[in-house]
Amino acid sequence: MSAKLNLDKLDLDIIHHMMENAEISYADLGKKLFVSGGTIHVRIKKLQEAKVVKGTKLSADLKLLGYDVIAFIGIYLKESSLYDAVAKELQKIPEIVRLNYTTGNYSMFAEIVCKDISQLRYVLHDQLQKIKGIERTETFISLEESFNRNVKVAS
Amino acid sequence: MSAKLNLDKLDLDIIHHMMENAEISYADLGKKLFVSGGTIHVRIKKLQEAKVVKGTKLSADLKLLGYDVIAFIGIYLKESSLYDAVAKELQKIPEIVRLNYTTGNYSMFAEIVCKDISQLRYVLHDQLQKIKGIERTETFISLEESFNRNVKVAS
DNA sequence: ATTGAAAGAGTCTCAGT
DNA sequence: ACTGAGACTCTTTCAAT
Repeated sequence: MSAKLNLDKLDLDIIHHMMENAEISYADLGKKLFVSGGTIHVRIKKLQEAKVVKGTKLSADLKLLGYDVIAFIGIYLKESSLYDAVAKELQKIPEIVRLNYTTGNYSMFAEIVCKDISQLRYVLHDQLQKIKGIERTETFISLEESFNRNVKVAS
Repeated sequence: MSAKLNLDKLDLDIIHHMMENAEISYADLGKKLFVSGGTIHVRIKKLQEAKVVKGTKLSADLKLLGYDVIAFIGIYLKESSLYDAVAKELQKIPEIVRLNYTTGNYSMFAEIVCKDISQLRYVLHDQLQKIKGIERTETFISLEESFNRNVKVAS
């Protein structure tokens, strides 16, 4: 499936550090990992070419931006063959930020980010229920996010 | 709750662009948004001071790193007062990358990233079931991630 | 608040090891 | 494969508007 990659401890340490903070300079990261800044640069270039790392993303505080509601939605489909068609419709709704096709109770599993409960209600009631193929949905509103972190890729 | 912020369209456009790609230079982003690179710099500094933006993170391809299994776990607690104690235990398991306290069927909702199914089985069976306070769990393994994006903060 | 230019810092290339 | 130094680019500061 996925190409064979030969990543050593240094590669993983670099990824691990920069998944948390990509603003550190190569020189400073090199000091932490006991190599030169040049070596960090060479490794990152290799990782980019191998498509293991794919750029950096700004991390923003959604609450401060006015997005106070995060919810998860379990979706039951009328037939599982409708997955692609429904996924396409869901992608048109900008509040739906993530969609997974899953095993278990639900056919698909979505995450939604809204400004407030009334916007959530609008998306759930007026947008989702109009999509052909969706049988019904179950919503789990997040009251608190305990943590949200990256998997620990390095020892 | 959250401090009053006065963000204009330019602020939101900057955040929107850089949530997707934080590597663009201020000069280039300025060209896109029809202001100078200096203005981009001033705005980003303001957004950092307001804690609206909190650094950048490297985006890595988990599949290429050998993490082939993403799953969601609905957790039933014996009593909802046990939430904090259980959250603390779950945080010790590095494969659990996210935990939310939710309304609805489940008391809490977790996301887990594993190398393979046998590692998932190990965490679910040997680690989760040993935590006092967890009544039972339901697991939804992601067979495919249709999309995973940021909420659209700008028009 | 925005701008442009100068100073400072970081990235990238490359020749040497 | 790693390093260090030079060339280059980007960020940061600041005086002017």
